[in-house]
Amino acid sequence: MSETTALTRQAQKERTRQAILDAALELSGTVGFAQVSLRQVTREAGVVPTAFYRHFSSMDDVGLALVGQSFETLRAMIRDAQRDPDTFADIIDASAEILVRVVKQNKAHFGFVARERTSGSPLVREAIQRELELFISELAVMLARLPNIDSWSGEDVKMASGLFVRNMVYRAEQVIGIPDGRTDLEEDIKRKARREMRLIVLGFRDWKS
Amino acid sequence: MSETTALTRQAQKERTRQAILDAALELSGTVGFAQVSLRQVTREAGVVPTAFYRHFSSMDDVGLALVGQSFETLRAMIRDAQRDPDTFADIIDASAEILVRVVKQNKAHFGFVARERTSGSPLVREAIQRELELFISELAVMLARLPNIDSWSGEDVKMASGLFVRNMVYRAEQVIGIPDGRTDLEEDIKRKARREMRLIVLGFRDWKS
DNA sequence: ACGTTCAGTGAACGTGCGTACACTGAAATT
DNA sequence: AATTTCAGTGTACGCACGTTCACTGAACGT
Repeated sequence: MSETTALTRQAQKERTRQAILDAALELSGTVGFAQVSLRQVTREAGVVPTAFYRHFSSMDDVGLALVGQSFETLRAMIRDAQRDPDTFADIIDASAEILVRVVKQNKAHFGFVARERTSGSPLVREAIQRELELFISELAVMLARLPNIDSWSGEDVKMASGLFVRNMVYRAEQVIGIPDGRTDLEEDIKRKARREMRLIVLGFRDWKS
Repeated sequence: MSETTALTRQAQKERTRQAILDAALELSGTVGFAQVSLRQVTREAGVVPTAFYRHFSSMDDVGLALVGQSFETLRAMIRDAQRDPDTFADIIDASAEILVRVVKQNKAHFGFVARERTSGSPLVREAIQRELELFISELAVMLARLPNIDSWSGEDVKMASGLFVRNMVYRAEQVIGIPDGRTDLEEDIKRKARREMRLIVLGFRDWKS
């Protein structure tokens, strides 16, 4: 537009699309996605309201795109965890560390999932529920490869995975609520997350006998 | 207005107030409280929009009243559980039964709490968070009186209470999503809720040693 | 070089919203 | 019986919304 005209048409379009997504994500942080209006989003993105339709057919469409982006972030987190050598040394300590770090870096995405999981547009809500179920299954597969766990039944592994993920979502909600720089509160959340994960693992040990 | 004029002014006012609350609760079930408008509520309640202000100063005000009503329902549930003789025979089985039964009977209130806990008006959200924390503490006090638990540390009891309540909220979300009459799905939820509660209790047994 | 494509524009529309204000009429008070 | 109170009415307002449509002009394909 004003500054760089050295952009191909396709790239410029993609840039605007992303600006709309970013605006929607940020605005939904303060007030919830469902009450963010199309006009607010385009205003924030720096385009005229009607330009919106060049990229999305409705706000629901935007919501679904944000679900996709958010779960990409989430999957990146477990990939991160799998690469980390500490994970194998002590999976619980490592998980708590990674959880807090990644959530802090991606407050918007995690907040979006936690918030819109239970409310807002039915379409967006269902998409999140589906993705979360899928994510739990994926994590279950990953857990099943761990020593000590490989002997559990499929249903048990899934149950453990579900407990971990729900705990993760809950702790993520808390991390998002923390003001920047309060590392003491972060440590407290890590501690509680570790305690709970340990408790669950401990329960499973006896569960099998 | 039309039918019974045999009502005192105060009683009639209370009746309208409750009609507004009922309307708001029902409408928020399909779409989320924050997107329910003042005009929709009064339409549903059978009064003119401006009459709203005779009872509430804003929709936030209505939301807070609904939080109050919802937690009254929740507290009635644990009072119910405490009276039930089965509770002492097997607290886990009894809890699962009571949870499903009470949630089924009060879908609207439980749904309201589960939904508005993370989204919607900041005021309403914070009120729910506060009430939930309080509820967890109350349950912790109740749990601490149980045999086998009375030796745990305060923090441990609180942690167990938190795990139970979060599990309860999650299972309540599921019960609400069940179509009426699908007792098979209900039984499945009860089974899973029992498994998880048992797992947590099991973990605690070793935790202490 | 030239015609086509299409991301972004700008004006206009109908609608539902929250809220103000002056009102009415029956219940409550005197 | 006369007066006051006040829950509910009806009109009217300005505003933000989603969506329509005809448009512009730079990047693109030829």
